Amino acid sequence: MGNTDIQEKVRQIFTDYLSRNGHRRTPERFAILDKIYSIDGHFSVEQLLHEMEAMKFRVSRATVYNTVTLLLDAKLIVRHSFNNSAQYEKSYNTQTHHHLICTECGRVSEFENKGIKGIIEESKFPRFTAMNYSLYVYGICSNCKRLKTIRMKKQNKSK
Amino acid sequence: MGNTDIQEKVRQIFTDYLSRNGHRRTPERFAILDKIYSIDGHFSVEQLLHEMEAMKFRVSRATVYNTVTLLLDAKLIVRHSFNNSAQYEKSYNTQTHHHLICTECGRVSEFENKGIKGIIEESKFPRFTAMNYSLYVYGICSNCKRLKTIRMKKQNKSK
DNA sequence: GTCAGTGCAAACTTTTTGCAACTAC
DNA sequence: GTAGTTGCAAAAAGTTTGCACTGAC
Repeated sequence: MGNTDIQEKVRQIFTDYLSRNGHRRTPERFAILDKIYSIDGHFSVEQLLHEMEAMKFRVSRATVYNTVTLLLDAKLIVRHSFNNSAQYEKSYNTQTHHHLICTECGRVSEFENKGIKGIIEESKFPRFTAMNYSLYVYGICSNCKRLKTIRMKKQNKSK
Repeated sequence: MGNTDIQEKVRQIFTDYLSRNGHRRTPERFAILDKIYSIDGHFSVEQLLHEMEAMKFRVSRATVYNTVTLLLDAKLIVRHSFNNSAQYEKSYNTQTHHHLICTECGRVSEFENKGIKGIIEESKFPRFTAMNYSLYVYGICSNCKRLKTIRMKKQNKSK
């Protein structure tokens, strides 16, 4: 599916969602949806606000929070909690992926693993209906590891 | 291992950690460690503060945050990000478990699944050294599901 | 015309920081 | 004695809320 097709499709889904739930189709809401679907990877509300400002579309913080809540409910985005702040991500037509989080630099990267995906999605839980899931693997990225090794060598020399 | 044994052991590990890193062994730090290891399940910094207060041990918010950071570094606790606030959990001598989070009531419960655990722990990642991981499964718990069904039936009747 | 939605600012929550007083070493 | 820690309070960061105005229906 091309990017324009996806944008059309998610607008459609959002329109349906809004009317089904008695919400209005405001320009702010669709501008925010479009912007989100142009972003690859994660973003925070603050980042989204800056992006909107950069494209000369003025929206208030409150409207962004409001819209993000609606989009979550419409299942058009997913929410993550990384470093003390909520991060969001588009979710229509995207691959289920998992996250590698470096505990040194805080950077988040994504990976796919069919085996992990399969076993989690097939799992059943007692008294609980699963909808979706997040897997975060914490560790240290190769770059931080390198820097850390250099730091430790220096420390040993100075002794 | 008995609870007293575990308390002894983690105090030991923390002592080692502190001296190895040139930190002082203050009564506040050990009181906080003891309290944490007496709590089953998750807790927030605010809860921890209340618990400390309840046992008549006065500590400042800053000291709790400071100590929690040290304990994370010493690998004696793990951190989770659930509902807009960091949640912590003791990690020494505890089973690796995963989390079911109800998106209606926000309640968090735990489950174990050897299959999931095995496949994640055996996975290798490019340019990344994994240390630990968190798996959060979002969905709806049986109680909220029941309530939701009742609510929907009422809504249909009133139409 | 009406009421949901928006913008703005204030309030609230969670976490971090600066600094004087304290204490483990 | 001295530097790392603590307590307190202020600041910062992220999110929610109240209210007057606006615009989608």
